[in-house]
This record gives sequence, C-alpha cells and structure tokens, in this order.
Amino acid sequence: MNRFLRKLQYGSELMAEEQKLILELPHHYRNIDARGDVLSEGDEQKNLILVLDGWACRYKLLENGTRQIISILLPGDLSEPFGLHPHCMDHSLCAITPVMIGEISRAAIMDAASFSRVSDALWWDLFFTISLDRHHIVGLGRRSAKERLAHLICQLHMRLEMIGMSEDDSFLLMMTQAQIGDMLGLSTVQVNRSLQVLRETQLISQHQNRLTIHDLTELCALSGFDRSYFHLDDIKDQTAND
Amino acid sequence: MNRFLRKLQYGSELMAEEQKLILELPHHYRNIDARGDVLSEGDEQKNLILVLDGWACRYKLLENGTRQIISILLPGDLSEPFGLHPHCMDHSLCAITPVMIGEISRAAIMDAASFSRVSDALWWDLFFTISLDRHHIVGLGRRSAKERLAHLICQLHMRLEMIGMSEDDSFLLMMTQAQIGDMLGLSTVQVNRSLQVLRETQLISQHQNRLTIHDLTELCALSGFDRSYFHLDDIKDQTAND
DNA sequence: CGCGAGGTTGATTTGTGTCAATGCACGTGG
DNA sequence: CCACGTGCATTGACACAAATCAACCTCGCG
Repeated sequence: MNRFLRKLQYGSELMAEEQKLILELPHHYRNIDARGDVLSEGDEQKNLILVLDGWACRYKLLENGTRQIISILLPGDLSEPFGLHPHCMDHSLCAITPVMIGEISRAAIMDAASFSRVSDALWWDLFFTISLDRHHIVGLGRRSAKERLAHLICQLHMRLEMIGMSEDDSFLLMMTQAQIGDMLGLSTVQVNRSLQVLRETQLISQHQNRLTIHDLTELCALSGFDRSYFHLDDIKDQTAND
Repeated sequence: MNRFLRKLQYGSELMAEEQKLILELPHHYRNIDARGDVLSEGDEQKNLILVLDGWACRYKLLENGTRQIISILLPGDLSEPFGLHPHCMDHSLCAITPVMIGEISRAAIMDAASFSRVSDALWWDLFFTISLDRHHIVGLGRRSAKERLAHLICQLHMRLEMIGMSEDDSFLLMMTQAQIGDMLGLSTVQVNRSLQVLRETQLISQHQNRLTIHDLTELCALSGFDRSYFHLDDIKDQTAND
C-alpha cells in the first residue's frame, strides 16, 4: 500500500494524518491471477482501482485481432483519474503478474481530496499519468523500435525507482516480449531483435527477469527520454518552499 | 466561448447561474496567428488555456527532427486538466489556424468546481479528453494508415458536431496533409495516398477545406471508431435521473 | 520424460518512408 | 496584367524498417 503513498509524496508533502487518510482509502481488497482481467470491456467501473502489488495493464483488443496496451500500471497506480464518474469501459484492465488491488470509492477519495495537500498530491499523480500517456503517443508515432524499447526501459526504471522497486541500475521486468510488443506497437520478433541490439551494444543485460542498465545516459539519449522533465527532486524542493 | 459551455453540458446539466460562472472564467483573452506557438517547450504554464476559436494542437519536436502532434484542440477545449499545478512544459502548444484563447486561473476554475454540477462537468470533460488520448495510442500502435485516417475523420466529425461546428455529414478540416501526418505518425506522402483511397472508395470527398463524409457507418467500421462509446446521449439521460 | 510458454532465428513480404519532381492556386510586386 | 514565389497537393521510383511465417531451441514444471 505504501507504494501509493510513496509516489504521492513526490507531488506534495503529506502530514501524518493525511498519510493515514491515504492509507485507509481502499475499502475492499482483491487478488487477481496473472493474466486475469480486473475489468473487461463493457464493465461498469464504479470504484477506482488501486494497484497494490504486481504489474497490470490497460489494453484494447482490436477488430483485426491485435492488441494494444495503452498503459502499464505498477504498484501505487490508480486505474483512473481520481474524480471520475462511474462509466463504462471501452477497454480492459488485466493483470500481467498476479496482482493485488484495492478498491476505492469515489466518495472516499473526494473526501480525502478536501485536504489541500492531499488534493495537490492526487492532481500531481494525475498529471504524471497523463504525461506518461503523452510520451507514449510520441513514441508510437515517431520513434523506431529500438528507441521505443529504450524509452520504455528508462521509463519503467524511473517509475519503479519512485516506488522503491528498483535496485540502482536494475529492475525486474515482469513482461514477456509479446507483451512488450503490444505495448510498443511492435511484433514479438521485432522486440526480440531490438532487445538483442541493446544487449549487444552493452546498454543493458538480462538474466531471468532482471534487466540491468549499464549505460543509462546513453539509453536516455538514444530514446529521447528526459528524466529531468519529471523533476522528481525539484517538485519536493518547491513544495518545501510553500 | 459558448463552445466550452456547450461541450460541458454533455457532462452535466448546468443551471443558469452555473453557466454564467463558466462563461466568466477567462480573465484574459489573446489572439494567436496561425502557426504561432501559444506555449513553447520549457515555458511555465501558470494559467489554463481555453481555446475559444480556431484549431490548435499540442506537439513535441523530437531529437531526429520529426514532430508528433499529441492532440488537437478544438474550440471549447482546455489545454490541461482543470485542477493542475503550474508546471513546466515538455512540449508545445501551437495554433493551426488563427486562434483566440482565454486564460483561466487555477483558482477561478477550482472555485467554480465547488459547485457539484460544474465539477461533474469538468471531470467529464477531463475524462473525455483522456479517452481521446487513449484512442490515439491504440491507433498509432495498431492501425494502418488508412484506418488511422478514417478514425481521425470520424473523431473530428463527432467533436465538431458536439460544439455545433459540423454540418450533418461535413465539416471544415483545417489541417494540411503534413499536419495530419504529424498527428497520425505518417509521412505526408502516405497521408496523401490514403486520403485518395478514401476518396476513390466514395467514403469521403473534399472540396477546399470542406470534408464530406458519404458513408459514416463504413468509415467507423473501417477504423474501429465506436461513436456509441462516448454515448453523448446516454450521459444526459443519466444526469437527468439524478 | 514430455509438454508448453517464451525466446530466438532465417527467409520473405509488405507497408511506409524518403527523395525528388511536378502541378496548382493564390498573392504580391514590378 | 503578368512574372514570380510560396505553400500545399500529387506522383513515381526506390529503399528500408518491421511484419509475417515457420521452424527450432530452451528451460521449468507436472
């Protein structure tokens, strides 16, 4: 649970009682098996879903049988903007690994958001999520397979680091090459080959699920990933000055 | 200005005084020439920007010299989620046609959002915008040039209709083929050729800027555009029941 | 020991990109 | 009033990244 709290604190400095509020948001917990759908297309989403543990993704199945992963949800990620109406899904949410989720009612989170620091944090989180989507659009539209892969790796590394789930220069990449392909709009074969190139050029290495980054600077440069944009440090400083 | 109001009313039924609130949100107006940047990468965005007239877009210039348009802003569209902190842009906002914008302070819009119907409307608008982004991701990742084009046409048609800027089966497409290419992650040449195919198969026709849709059903089917998902009618019904 | 999921490889095809030229409409200045 | 320039659409030839198809390999597990 504290993954969520940990992430929110990049957006705003929360006092003890506000932290407690956040921790108590979910009113119901659920475990989902790997590959199971949390929510399917057509379902009505009444509560917000908070990923507590494991990797999940939002995806859409197309008419032509292909699949596109819209976004990856890591521990601490909310399924939707926090102020949302219930609505009908036109895509699905599925577990990549076994996943534990917490359900949060709209009322509960809006109550919490009446505290301005909590509200700031939630809005920051929302903006962060939207930023990721925008970068995803840019990558799919204008980057090569290798660049997209490098970008994804940089991004996952940063996000996992934020929630304390990376070890310096390595993290557990819990996705198959087919899933990565569905995320990046590529075929499995192409993912495989691009990954090989990154390995051969000594930018990364892989053992089991563990992906190690040997040259983060180069990986960022190659993919146009700008870590500084998310200024994970600046924001805290700025908040401190308030 | 009433484009914004008109759109918001798809999200919530606003009373007269709430409508007035919305109309009075902008505290400052500006005109931007076609192709001029409203906000450039690196700028700090203090106020929200509301497009009052004309077409604009959010785009990012890449290291390799290409450009990707992230989203298109039509009259009545807000530049960012309404509850956002000031923040530094990592992309730019530019006018496609001459554009008139209104600047809205965060404080003003948050005040307005203390009225629950206004808040509902703004959250609905935010969700609508995010939906468009998600569909954009799906299209870029998994659809062919022709499908992407058809999808864009369907989507623009729907959005323009919502704000009273389409005539039944036609609308003014205020984008060059190069701009469409930057939106859909395609080259100008490919846009040109795909457009020709759509014309040859009698799905659309073009005269000057006016694009006419001859077979909306087929265009939707071809591109996987699901108009019903946005249930522009359902939502009003649902609100009516509250 | 055999099976299945996931990773790897090679051969081939194909959708798009790139480059470069041409056409066309429109506006401007001599 | 015409020559010219400019921005945009169109076309053809060619190159290339990535998709597809089809094996084959490997490793963990029942």
